[in-house]
Amino acid sequence: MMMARKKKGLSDRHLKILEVMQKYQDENGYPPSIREIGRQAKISSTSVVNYYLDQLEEAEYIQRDRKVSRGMRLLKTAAGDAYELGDTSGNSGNEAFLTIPLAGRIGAGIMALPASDFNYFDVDSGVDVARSLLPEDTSDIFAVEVDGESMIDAMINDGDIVVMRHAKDARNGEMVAVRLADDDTMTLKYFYKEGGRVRLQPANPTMEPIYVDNPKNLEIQGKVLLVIRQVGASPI
Amino acid sequence: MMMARKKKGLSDRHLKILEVMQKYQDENGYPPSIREIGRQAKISSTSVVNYYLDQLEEAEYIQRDRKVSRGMRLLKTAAGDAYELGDTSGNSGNEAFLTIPLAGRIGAGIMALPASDFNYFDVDSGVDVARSLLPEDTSDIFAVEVDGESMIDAMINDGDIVVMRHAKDARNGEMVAVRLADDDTMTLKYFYKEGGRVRLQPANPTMEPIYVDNPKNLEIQGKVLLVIRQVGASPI
DNA sequence: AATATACACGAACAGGTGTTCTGTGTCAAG
DNA sequence: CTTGACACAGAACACCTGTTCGTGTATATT
Repeated sequence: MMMARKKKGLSDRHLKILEVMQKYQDENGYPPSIREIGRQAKISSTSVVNYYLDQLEEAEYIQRDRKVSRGMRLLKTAAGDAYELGDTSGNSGNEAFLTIPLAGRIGAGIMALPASDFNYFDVDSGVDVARSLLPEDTSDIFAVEVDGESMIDAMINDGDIVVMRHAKDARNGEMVAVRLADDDTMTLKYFYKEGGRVRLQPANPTMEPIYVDNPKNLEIQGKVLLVIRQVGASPI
Repeated sequence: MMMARKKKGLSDRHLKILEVMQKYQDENGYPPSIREIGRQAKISSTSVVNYYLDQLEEAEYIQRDRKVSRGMRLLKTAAGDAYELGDTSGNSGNEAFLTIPLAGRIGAGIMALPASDFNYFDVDSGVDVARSLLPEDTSDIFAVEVDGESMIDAMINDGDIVVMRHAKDARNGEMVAVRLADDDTMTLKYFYKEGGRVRLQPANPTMEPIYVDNPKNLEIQGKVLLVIRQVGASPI
């Protein structure tokens, strides 16, 4: 029984209600009624749900509009709570967009990709991306900002935001972030396993591929899912 | 009694209801009831509101859960809504993301940018983009899909989605979609006015700029705001 | 033991809410 | 003119929903 409660108070039922509210809101686009909360949180009486909702409002986790059906809204996104409840991956994909944690910057030599289990709470910034642009499975996703022009052969420029998923291997045709142990460089390339060797194909068709014969030299860090470039400032 | 009905339906009352729904949702965190819509949209009867909600659901602008109070949600926030309703700028607490109309494809020679006043409701597909990635002013925004590899010098590849704003001129440093009347080509370049001539600088720093001396030869179609690339399929 | 407090249950109530039915008026096609 | 589709209003109804009250059960406090 881990007891790492962040805030004082907040029993299991409080957390469960917050979770139900968030999940219901995500799935339906509107908040649940008291009875629906009770049903999903396995609380038989509406007054008990009301009892906890009052406490959650007192603690400023939610806000209520009395006398209005479904008149409640979450004040804190409580993503942390959801994660604490073990809902890291399959969060039921109906929310319109995801806030993807911006985990750092990557450049040519430097390799600052976060560990697969890095703490989502530590990131202070995130990128909002519509779910319609992402795969169904949104687990293990993070984003990095590109620093410098070392990714030009991947058609990726300074300042671009790359959304990727943690992975240790890849299928042919996927774009991966790989580290070449030899020269300790980090690049983004299309991955092709061809017999005993691996071909790393730049996205820019005018550039030549790299061939890697020794598997030990190749270290896959993740798969690229999306590239976002905000234009506006001048580069030169 | 002016009866200026739009070509594809969506009367003033449809738009008004959509506006009320969006505004109410933004302000309260939950959808309005039928009677609240009626009050704000100046419709006295609940059945009339219901009448229009059914039509809006039929047209897939909203989704309804019958028998559930406030059981409705907006499916599109539509940049077009805000635009057509004349609320181009200050709609502070709008939805978190916009559905930007995907207006067509652009390639090397072909130029299929839509007119500035094309009907946003007619487009059947759109791109969902978080407002946090866009400028505050979301008027005159549309998106095109890039066809072919003619934009490689702009670090933009086949299949990329380019979000842009209609414009006839540009400031230095902005990336613009320009048509060169001479050879009737369409390219994306950074714009710099240098004395009497214009320098068109490719985003790819390894490539050389183009200089245009005759202003008549240069036709600005729009400013680029955002580039989105969904990775996953193999290009080669 | 008696009391207080927090938590929980179920029932009843008043008002909110979606639905439906009837009716009215307009307008264009027959 | 008649008809029918459409837009709209109002009222009635059944169900949903939040609130409240009475009651019960632990646990800790006195």
